[in-house]
Amino acid sequence: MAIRHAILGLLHYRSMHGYRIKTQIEQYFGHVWSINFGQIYPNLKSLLDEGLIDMTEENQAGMRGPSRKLYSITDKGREAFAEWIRKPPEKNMILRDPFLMRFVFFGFGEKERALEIIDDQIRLYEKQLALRKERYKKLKDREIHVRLISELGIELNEAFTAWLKRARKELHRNGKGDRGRK
Amino acid sequence: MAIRHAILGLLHYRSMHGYRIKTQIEQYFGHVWSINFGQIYPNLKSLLDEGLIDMTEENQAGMRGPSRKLYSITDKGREAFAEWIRKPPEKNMILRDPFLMRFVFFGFGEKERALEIIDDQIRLYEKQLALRKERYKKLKDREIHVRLISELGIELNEAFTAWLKRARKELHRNGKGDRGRK
DNA sequence: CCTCTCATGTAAGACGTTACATGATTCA
DNA sequence: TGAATCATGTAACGTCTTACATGAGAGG
Repeated sequence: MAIRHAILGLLHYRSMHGYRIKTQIEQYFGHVWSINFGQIYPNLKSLLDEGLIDMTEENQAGMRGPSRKLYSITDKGREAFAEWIRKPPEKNMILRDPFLMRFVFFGFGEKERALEIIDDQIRLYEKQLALRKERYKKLKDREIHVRLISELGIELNEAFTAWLKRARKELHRNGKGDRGRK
Repeated sequence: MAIRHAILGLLHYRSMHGYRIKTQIEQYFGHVWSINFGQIYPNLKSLLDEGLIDMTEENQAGMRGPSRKLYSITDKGREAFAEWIRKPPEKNMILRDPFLMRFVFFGFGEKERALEIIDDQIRLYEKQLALRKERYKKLKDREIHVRLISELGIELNEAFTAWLKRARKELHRNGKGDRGRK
């Protein structure tokens, strides 16, 4: 249900069409959430059906450009959103990283290969970090909450990277002294 | 597909029954993954059908205790697992926290209420952190990868907590100087 | 006696991802 | 001319969560 509320939240800033909502969600909290078109349009439809948002078609006959539908929030939508934002803290966060799941079992694989994979992953984390810092420059003068979330994204990314580098060192050291042992 | 591999990975340590697999997954990487019974048993069934694991019923007639089914990994299962562990890094991690999603929009809600929710959340993070540190004591002499993942969990938890405390301070300060402004 | 933990399983539904289909505009 | 981006949408499939049903043993 969170995506529905994210949409309502975004429409507080201004009216938007579906495509824009997706790119905004990526920018605003791509750090802590992800979304795809397969969710956006069906959700817009149901929000519309429930009267939480309004829609106006943007192309008068003869206009160029693909058909666009402008969505805006209704009073009912504002109420639903306000209720959601007031709620007490709920369920825990979900952190799911297929790499970490494999990492736990690297002891059962080949050590050399494991180190290779870790190196690749470090590069990946670093690339991601660079991207986040790049984005942060553009975001840092925006709304305070958006900026703070962006900072969290960077700090978590840094924590991941630092941890993995340390882990690599430990495993490498371990691999050297431990040859043959089980 | 990751859960299937996690099961195969765990069965490398020793044969287990379904219930145990769940508790072990929670202990070993509850930091980075979660699981429920609704997934365990169907997955065990399909792994069995595909010959990746074996099963032996544990209760001879007359034995006490609930019926248990001991699962063990087959050679085919070992191969499938080895292949998985060798693969190059794949899709990005997913971090999803309903609280953070709401946080981004706290600017549209009441400031006082937002601070309350943040305080609750800080307490929640701290409770979680204490629990993780407690578990770590028992885990720290286990297999190196398990220990490292547990350390990551703690470090991330610390990063979250520190960030949220800082964010609270900033928002509080902001709220004071900013009254009435939009 | 009651509650907790151990133990196995199913079903319904919510949620998310991927792939497909379509088509215009912009820029190199 | 071709690629990238903007734009809307559907269908199929996978995955995850929640709730339900059942029952034994252990410990207070």
